Amino acid sequence: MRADAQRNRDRIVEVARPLIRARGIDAVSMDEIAKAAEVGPGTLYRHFPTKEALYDAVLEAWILQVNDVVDKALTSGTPREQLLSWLSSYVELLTAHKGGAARITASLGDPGSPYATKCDTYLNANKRVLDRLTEAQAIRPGIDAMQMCRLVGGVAAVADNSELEVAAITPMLDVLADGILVR
Amino acid sequence: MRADAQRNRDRIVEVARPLIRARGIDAVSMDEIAKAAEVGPGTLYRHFPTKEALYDAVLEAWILQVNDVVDKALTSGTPREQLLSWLSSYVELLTAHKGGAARITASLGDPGSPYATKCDTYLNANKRVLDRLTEAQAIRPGIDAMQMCRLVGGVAAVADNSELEVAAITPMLDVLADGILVR
DNA sequence: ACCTGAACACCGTTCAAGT
DNA sequence: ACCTGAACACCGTTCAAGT
Repeated sequence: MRADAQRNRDRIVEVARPLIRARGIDAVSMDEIAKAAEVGPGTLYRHFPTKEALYDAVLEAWILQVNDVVDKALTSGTPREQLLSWLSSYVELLTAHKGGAARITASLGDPGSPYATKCDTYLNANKRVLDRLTEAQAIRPGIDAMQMCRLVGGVAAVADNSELEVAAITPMLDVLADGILVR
Repeated sequence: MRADAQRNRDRIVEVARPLIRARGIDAVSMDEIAKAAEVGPGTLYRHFPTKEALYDAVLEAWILQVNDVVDKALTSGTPREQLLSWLSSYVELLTAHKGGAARITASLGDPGSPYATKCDTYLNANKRVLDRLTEAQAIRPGIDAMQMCRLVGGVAAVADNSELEVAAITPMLDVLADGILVR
């Protein structure tokens, strides 16, 4: 890729990210992004074939954090604390990208989605947590990673959509944790 | 309202319902609905000031069923069976209206939303279930109706969005029930 | 190779003109 | 009072013309 093209691409993503984070993807038009990045709409579409693809690129920074968050969650504490640490970090991470939770959760299991890579990352993160807690014999039988993905994604989407504060999210995650762990 | 206007209004809703149920509201245009109902777009907008308002009217039939579903759920069984009966009926009810769960859940607590009435119905339904289970001393402390609304709405939205079958939904509702009930 | 910007198609919504 | 349908504004996307 030519240097100027690379610069354009980077600038588009950098400019789009705060716009989308603040107002949600549906409230930001491709034209507005193109203008803010000082390129023509054609250039935008040369780098990102659809609006979804651009949003996927904006979410890219997210991926890097997921595994760190899992590492941190699993370093110490009781199984319940580890699980809750993961759940709350994940919800916090995704509600920082308006609409991200709903999109990723909705794309789970659809390999054709532009978010497929992110779904995989998310699924693997849940698998890691699940494996660890299974070793500790803390997981209720019959629970798999996909279910966890959907449950947590559902809560994250609700939290994101309704712009809930932490105080409103915590009790819901408690309910999930109680349901996921052995009694 | 003039008789012909009433007929038009009714026809619009009847025609719109199956279209929206089958394909989701975003995939059905107002023009298509107007054409199917054999009215001009202006007539559509005379009866429903926005597309959201039309969707709200389409969801109207839903309301009538919610209370019946609660009645049925609370007639017999252990507290856990009653809760699960309510949860699964609710999810089934709302996934029959593509996009309905997400919209109602997202509007919870927003009195300005066109879905405010439906939110109230939904909140009250959860309150009824919660009160009954509280009498039976089956509810974990710190759980209120709004949280239940959001948790169940989140699962319903995920189920709807991903078009999950009952077999995939049941274990998620089990997790919720385990989290909501006393251990 | 990459960029520009006019143009297209589609869709929610409005409104002047009719009955 | 209610209806019609042309028209508007907006937006995702494309493409012929340029460098």
